[in-house]
Amino acid sequence: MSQPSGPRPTASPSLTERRKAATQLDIARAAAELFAEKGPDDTTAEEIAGRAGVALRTFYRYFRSKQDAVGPLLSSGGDRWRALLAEAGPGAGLAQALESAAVASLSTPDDVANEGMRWTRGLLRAARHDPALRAVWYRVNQESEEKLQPVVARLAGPDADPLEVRLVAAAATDAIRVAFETWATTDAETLGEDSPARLVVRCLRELTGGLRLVRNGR
Amino acid sequence: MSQPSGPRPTASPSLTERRKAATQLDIARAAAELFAEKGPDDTTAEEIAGRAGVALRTFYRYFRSKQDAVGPLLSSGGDRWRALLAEAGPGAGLAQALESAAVASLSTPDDVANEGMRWTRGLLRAARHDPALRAVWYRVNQESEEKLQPVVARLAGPDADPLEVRLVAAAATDAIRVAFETWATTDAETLGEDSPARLVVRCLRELTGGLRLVRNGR
DNA sequence: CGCCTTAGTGGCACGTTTTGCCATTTCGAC
DNA sequence: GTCGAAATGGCAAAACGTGCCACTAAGGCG
Repeated sequence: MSQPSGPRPTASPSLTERRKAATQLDIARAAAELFAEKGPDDTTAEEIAGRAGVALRTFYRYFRSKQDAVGPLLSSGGDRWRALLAEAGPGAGLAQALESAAVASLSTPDDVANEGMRWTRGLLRAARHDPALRAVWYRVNQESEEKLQPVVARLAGPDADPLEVRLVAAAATDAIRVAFETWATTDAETLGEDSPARLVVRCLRELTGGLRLVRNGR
Repeated sequence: MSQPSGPRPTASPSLTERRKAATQLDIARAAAELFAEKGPDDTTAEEIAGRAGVALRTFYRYFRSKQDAVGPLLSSGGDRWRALLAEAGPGAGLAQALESAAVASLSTPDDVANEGMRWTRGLLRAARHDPALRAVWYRVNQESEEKLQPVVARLAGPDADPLEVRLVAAAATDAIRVAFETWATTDAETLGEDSPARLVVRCLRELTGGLRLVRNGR
């Protein structure tokens, strides 16, 4: 649609699927740019659609609301984390698995991941003055927590208490969230001293270190 | 505005303030009723305003959106809890204070509190099928967490790490949230075996039991 | 190769949401 | 009782969000 990346015949689902994903990202970037420039409520959905090169009607096929458009930028990091966690074998304890996956997903100098983190910082700063944008951040985290539950359940084994699994997922998600919110208030790099990775590790250890399910291992 | 409660010259800020609070509650109840009857998106803001006996324009002076109208019903419980916590002296440890305040705010057969819990259950059930309503629940919890931070900070003492204070507030809020969400899926009474109070205690102990700040006491 | 089914897109119309502005009423202080 | 401030209501308009239909591109099949 806009990113004329060479048509790689590598993996990927199908050509149409990739197009759709690219369009979604185009819209998301356009929205994030405009939100950063003028603030979310001085930006109309039509402007976002226009900059992304789609019709207004199409915009609302991809996102249910104006603010939702930046969702993919905010959730991509969590998606990476969960994907890594899902692959992880039951080698180490639950706490170790959570932490390793987080560090792995954050410390790679990956282009996409880095871009996501920068957008996240900008959006979190804009969200300080915009309730609707904050709502998107809450929703993204909430959905991340829900999607995290089955992953944690698998790592914890089949006889784990569902309520405890849920609390672990909630605590872990909170750790990530608080770490990013803290990082967003600073000007620290994505990899340096006050990097998200360091903060996440600290928050994770603090929050999940005492959970029974985590201490018992699997 | 509608509840013709006798003009008690007891405490309360001013007459106007009480009127405003009453109006807000009237709107909130009207919204919750209609949401339960027809679902949030088959309900128009005008209907809510009409049932509450105010003009549409006035509705939007009290709430920034249709779904927001039920906010007060969802947040009242947390407000009670925080108020109790703010009064608590530094006698016991932080965990004990959190738990005691929660139990106290939940186990009283108070009319208002009970009403709030019933509304909460109905709204949480409706929220399962309505993203916008879920967003209100997220927002309420988030704001509760933010308002909880200074209270926790006071209980933790002046030399506590702000980041740890924040994590405690997040964990405690999550405990309440998960407990209520779990309770909402059951038909248990507000005071019985699977009561919110029991669940909250269990979640709180699980989540905050291992936090350094909590263990160290003050 | 042409045909057909399917999915994605754009355009339009419409009801609803939400806000700005101003007139009117009500409350509280004096 | 009178005055200023705050709350309310009504009106209009911008923007949001959705249902509907026509159009086009993509992939499967004879």
